[in-house]
Order: sequence, then C-alpha cells, then structure tokens
Amino acid sequence: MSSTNTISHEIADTLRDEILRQRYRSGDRFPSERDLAVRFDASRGAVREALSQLEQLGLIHTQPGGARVQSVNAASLAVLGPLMALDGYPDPLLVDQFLQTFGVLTAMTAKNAVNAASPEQLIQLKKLVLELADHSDDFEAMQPRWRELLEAMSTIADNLVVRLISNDLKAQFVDQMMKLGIHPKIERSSIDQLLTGLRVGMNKQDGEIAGQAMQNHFQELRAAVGEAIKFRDKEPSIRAVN
Amino acid sequence: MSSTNTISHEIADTLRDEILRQRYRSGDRFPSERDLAVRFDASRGAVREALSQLEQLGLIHTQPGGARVQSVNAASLAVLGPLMALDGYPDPLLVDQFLQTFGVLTAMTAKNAVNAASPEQLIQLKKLVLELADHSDDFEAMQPRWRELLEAMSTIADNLVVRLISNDLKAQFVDQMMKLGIHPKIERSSIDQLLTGLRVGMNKQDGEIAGQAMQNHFQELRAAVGEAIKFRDKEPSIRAVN
DNA sequence: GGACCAAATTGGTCAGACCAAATATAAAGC
DNA sequence: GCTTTATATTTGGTCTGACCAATTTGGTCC
Repeated sequence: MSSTNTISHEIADTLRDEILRQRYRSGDRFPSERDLAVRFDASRGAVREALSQLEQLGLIHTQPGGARVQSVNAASLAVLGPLMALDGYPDPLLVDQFLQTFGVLTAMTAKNAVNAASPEQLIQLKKLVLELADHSDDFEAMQPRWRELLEAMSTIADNLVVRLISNDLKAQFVDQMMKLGIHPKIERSSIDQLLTGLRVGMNKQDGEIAGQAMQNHFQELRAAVGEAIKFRDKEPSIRAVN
Repeated sequence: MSSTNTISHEIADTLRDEILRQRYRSGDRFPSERDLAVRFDASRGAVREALSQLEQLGLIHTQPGGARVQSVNAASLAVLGPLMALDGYPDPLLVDQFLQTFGVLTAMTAKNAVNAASPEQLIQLKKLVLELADHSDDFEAMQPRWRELLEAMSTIADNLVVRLISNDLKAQFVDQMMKLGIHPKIERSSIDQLLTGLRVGMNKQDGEIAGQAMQNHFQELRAAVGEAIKFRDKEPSIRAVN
C-alpha cells in the first residue's frame, strides 16, 4: 500500500491495485463515481479525488458519460512501485528489468559526470570513491556513501531527464528493496573492479571508462540480486481483497 | 496549456506552470484552498482536485495545516512535458538531455530485442527495417515505420520499466516536437549506417551490434535536432500569466 | 438493419457545513 | 525579556445535496 491515511488515498490505492491485478480488462467501463461512493461508504467527492489520482497514473481515462480502464502498459512510471509491491515481495523479473534500466542510466550519468566535472568536482568525486573503498567490506556501511556518490555524479552530470526518472525509480524500488531486507551478495572482486574503474576513469578524466565500470557493476548486481530474491523466504502476503 | 477543458484542469495547469516558473520557492507555503477558490472564482472542490494533481506530480505536498511547495528536482517525470512547453518552444538543453536518455534506453531495447527475438520475430524485425529502408529518403514517411519498429522491438524486449519510461517521455517530447514542426536534417549516410547496423545485428542475432548502431544514430540525431532548434523561428509565446 | 429521438446515466461543478490536525496568537510563569 | 502554556484561528479532509451538460442507452420509426 501507499503512504497517507486519508480516505481518498485509501480508495485510490485499493482501486489502483485492482486495476494492476487485471481485475478490469483494458477498455472496460469503470464503475461510476456514485457506485464507488456507495461501495466505499464515502462521499462522491472523496471518490472523485481518488479517480483523479488514477487518471494521473494513466490507469483510467474519465469522460462525461463514464470512465474507462486503460492498459497497464500505457500507464505512468509511477505505477511501478505499487506493481512491484502487489504480492508483498517483488517480482524478480521486474526487479531485473529495473536494475538493467537503472544501470544503463547510471552508467550514462557516470560517464557524463566524469567528462563534465571541473577540477574541484573531480577531486570531490575521487574523495567519495576513496571513502567508498574504505568501507568496501561492509555492505550496510557502503550504502550512504554509495548514495552520496550517485547524488554527486547526478548533480555534476546535470541531466534533469535522468534525474526525474531516477527519482521515480529510486522512490519505488530501492526503498522497497531495503524495506524487504534484500541483501545481494556481491563479490568483493566486483566491487574492487568498480572502484578501480571509477578511479582510473576519473584520473584520466575519461567518462567512457567510468561508465563502463558502472555498467559492468550493475551487470553483476543483477545476478546477485536475482540470487538474493530467489532464496528469500516468501512469506505469504496478507492482503485484504475488499 | 495541457489537454482537457475542465476547470480543475485549468487551475492545475496554471498553478503547475507557476511552480515550474519558480514563482514559489521550494519549501514555501502554498496558498490555501479557500484563497485559490476565490482567486480562480471556483469551488473549493475544483481547487482540491487541481491540488490533487499537483501532488501527484510531486510539485506540492499537502498536509492538514497547509501545503508546501517542493523542489522541481524532486518532482515526477510527468513534469517534463509542461516544463519543456513553458516558453512555447522547447529548451534546447532539455531536448538534448531527452534525446541522450531516450537514445540510451532505445539502444538497450534494440540490443535486448535482437538477442531475445524468436526466429519469426527476427523475420518481422528485418521486414520492418527493409520497409524503413524503402522510405529512407522521406523523413515524414519514415516516421510511422520508425514508430512501428520501435514498438516491435519494445514488445520483444518486454522490459516494462523501459516501456513505462518511454511512454512518459514519448508522450511529453516527441508529440511536442512534432507539433512544433521541428525537422532535424539527418544525413542520408547516417540513416544508411543505422539500417545497416540493424540489419547486420539481426542477421547475426547480435544485439550488441544493433544496440551500438542505434546509439550512434541517436548521437547524430542529437546534433541534428540541436541545429534544427537553433535555427527555428522563435515566435514569441503568448501566455497569460493570470 | 439502420437512422433518429427521448430518457436515464454519468462526470463536472457548486454551495454550505463539520471535524481534526496544524499553526498562529495571547496569556501566564519565570 | 524570554520561554512556556493555553486558546483561538486557519487549513486540509470529508460529507450532503443539488444542478448542468455531455454521453449512453433504449426504444421508435422508417
């Protein structure tokens, strides 16, 4: 489920999940606002606000005369989080797709950041990599530094498109994975390879090298996370269907 | 400037643009719903629906006690389109960032599609490339085939994350560029190179080759679009500030 | 079977009201 | 004077009931 505790959000969450679960076929008529108000024992205003959210997600399209359900494939990026959380634990395939995508974008960011960095920024980046190296034996301790490095590179690369995409992806995936306590086992050698690649790239100010190192790292991360999910206790998710 | 013609959408569009124009600083209090209702001469319900949309965009955060403006950098991907359309014509830097991002994702899709394609799908892809080659002298005529090819590759690659991102990006950028009538002048040799690369990659079923060809093509496209925008008549945009 | 028209349905909006949480203001204490 | 506490006000969240316009729906007539 999502965040807030208002009625309209609860209605929106419930309906969103129902659509994501394919309870309605794409193109189907969506129940009328008045019917939904009765069903949720709420006012039509609250229902309307919920539908407004669903429309923003691209899950329904409303028109005078009635609303219709749209294809999940045509939805907004913001449905990824709810989609992944549908069954309580993430769909391994979806996680893999996320990591591949996030990896490509992060590699691009690293490349651009290294290429565009000013001398001072380059020093800052190197420092962050060094700090990362100091904690390369503790996965947990690495996380804050890792985030810091990504943030710094993102700032330097200064690509708003990627930043906005990453906002959505991170908000929906990374936090979710953390919450679920998925700890990928990454080979020490893989991390060393990444750090070395980043360092070399920064020293030569060659973004290609840094980007390639990042890309390779995500490749390994994909495998590691896949393993971690596979062996995870799949607690049966308790979810009211209403 | 957006789509629908309802009052709540108009309010949302106006307020969204004001936020994107930095009329409010991040962290500022947002006007109260009642004040906005007076200002727009609308009911509070309509204003609330508008604010609900802004919240979905990640531009404001509402709480009992008052709403606050959030940083554009923390917003949802869906603000890109409005952001680009703010001054009537697209910000060249933003367009370039879009093309770079879209290029990386499309290259990834091409690579995965070619690698994952079944024999029949491979034949279909080759056919689409051939059709594209048949019209390689007419930019306009290429567009539908180009879209068809991208759609086919997207279906085969079957990466929902990329698909959702592309939905948003395409909806916000491509259509906008088309509407503005921006016609990048792409060298014939560049197109031939792309088509050749795709063909070779498909024949060998080597996604790396196809992906690389796609990547190179977008590189050239970036330059061409940059030129096209630079020399475009910049009609002064007429926008009421309310 | 297809074109046309009336009735029911549905989304969009409005007005006025109440509650609970958050904020601002005034009062009390030091 | 300054902090703390209590009070009043503002603000978002919700409800009820109503009206309009656009769309669907269903029946009628050719």
